[in-house]
Amino acid sequence: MKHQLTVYNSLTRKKELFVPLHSPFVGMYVCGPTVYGDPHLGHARSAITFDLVFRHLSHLGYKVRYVRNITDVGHLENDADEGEDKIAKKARLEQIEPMEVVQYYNNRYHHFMEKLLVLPPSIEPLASGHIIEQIQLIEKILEAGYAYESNGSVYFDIQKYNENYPYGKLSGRVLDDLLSFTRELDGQQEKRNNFDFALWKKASPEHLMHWPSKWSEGFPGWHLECSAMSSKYLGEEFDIHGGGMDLLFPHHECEIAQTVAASGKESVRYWLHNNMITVNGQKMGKSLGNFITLEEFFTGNHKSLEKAYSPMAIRFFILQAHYRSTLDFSNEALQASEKGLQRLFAAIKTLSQLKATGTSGEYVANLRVKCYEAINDDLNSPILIAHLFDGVRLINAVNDGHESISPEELENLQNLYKTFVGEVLGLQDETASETDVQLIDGLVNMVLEMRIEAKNRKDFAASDQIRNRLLQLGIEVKDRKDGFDWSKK
RNA sequence: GGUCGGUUGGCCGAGUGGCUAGGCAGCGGUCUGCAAAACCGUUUACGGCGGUUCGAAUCCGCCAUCGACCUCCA
Repeated sequence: MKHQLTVYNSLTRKKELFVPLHSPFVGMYVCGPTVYGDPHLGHARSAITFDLVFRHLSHLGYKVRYVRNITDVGHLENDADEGEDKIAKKARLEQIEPMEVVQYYNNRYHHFMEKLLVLPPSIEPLASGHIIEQIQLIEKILEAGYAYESNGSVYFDIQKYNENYPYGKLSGRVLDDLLSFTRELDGQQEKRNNFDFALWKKASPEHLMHWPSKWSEGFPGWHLECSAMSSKYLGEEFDIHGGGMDLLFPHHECEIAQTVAASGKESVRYWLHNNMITVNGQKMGKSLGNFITLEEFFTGNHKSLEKAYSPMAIRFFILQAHYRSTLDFSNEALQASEKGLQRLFAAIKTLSQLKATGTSGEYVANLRVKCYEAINDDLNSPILIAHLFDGVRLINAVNDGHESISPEELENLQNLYKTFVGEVLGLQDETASETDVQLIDGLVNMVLEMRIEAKNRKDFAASDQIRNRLLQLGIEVKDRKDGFDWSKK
């Protein structure tokens, strides 16, 4: 491809040149949401981060197969007595089918992602639709000798694995350290070691989501679906695996162990992790209860929010920070982003109407180089945006007549903003159309009110002129006893 | 307790050795009948101490402090 993209690989803790296994094809797997709750700002960050990766790789010319799963089988909860499935628990609470809960939140997730202009992935597999694949994977791991059955459940044998492979290499953990600091969890008495994790869990009688297997009527373990589905759709070895930093351990560590145990080799080339959104310096998360849902942001209906924020403001806010940094939420910060975005969009509108005047130097070409350098440097969107704001100053200067630009450079500049703002960053000025509608409504009503006044003066020449002129513009006026109706033809 | 990562100006947020990121706010100005908007210009910084260096926000050491993960979590 034409550019040198580097990405920070969590596995090596270094920025590495991105070289796909089978260029121009790229395989990317990202951990999607567990659909038992409304999506919040943290979900948006992960989705937008990997949307940026997806968009940029596509822009560079790669053909990307982007797989993002939906976790609908549910994970174990530590506060439950007998290892209760999250989705099942919620379903009992609401007295509806588990899959109904799944469907509802899945729809909600898609709805809000669309608002944020997050492109849909190429494949979006459901864990519940891949039980057979997961069972097959368990069998492989059992055959390889890295798992054992116990009372209808199957556990991964970490000690055995660690004899042959380095467990903890992704998260920098050492097995001995883990041994010294583990907590009491469900099913501990069934395990050989309390840090072993479940591949298959026998369902308790009150458990609603369960499937048959040779071991028991039960459900697959926490980490299995990603291993099973990534290899199914991307092959035994693929380029990128992404997710939130909080998934690094144990989730992704266990994924590596499962895959290596089953196939003898690692599948992922580049591990990418986005950092967390914080509130007052603390992680925004489900367990802390300090999260704000996307719906709440869009409506402003939350005690911590001073106003509603548009999807694009949220997206821009997230893109103004580098994906590997924590990003602290506050109304002040969000409003700053909102205003900055308005300024950027205003300049783009100016740019579209700009007149070329004479000559200009190398400015645009240099700007283009800088923009590519920024985004190719581990997806540094804040630097890219900073460069785009530098360009805003040029656009305004030309518009004010302080600078000149040649026709060719103008076209290049217009393409530059179209490429980086629209295609790569995925930002669109959607408020324009809505504003325009309101504007038209207001204008037409104002004119028609003036027409009523003309009629009241019996100035029918003026009132007919207004009606005819509006008709020419495609607006049909219908008089009523108490006023008027109008509609667009 | 272990592993990892932060600490940048009023706020957010970039930046791995010299070339003062950027946005918002503030301040000054242009424009305007007034106002607003818009545009232009612009001040304030690198947690503390010590070290390496001609030169450090940037490298090293110590200390302080905050956080993430170690349990479901984007």
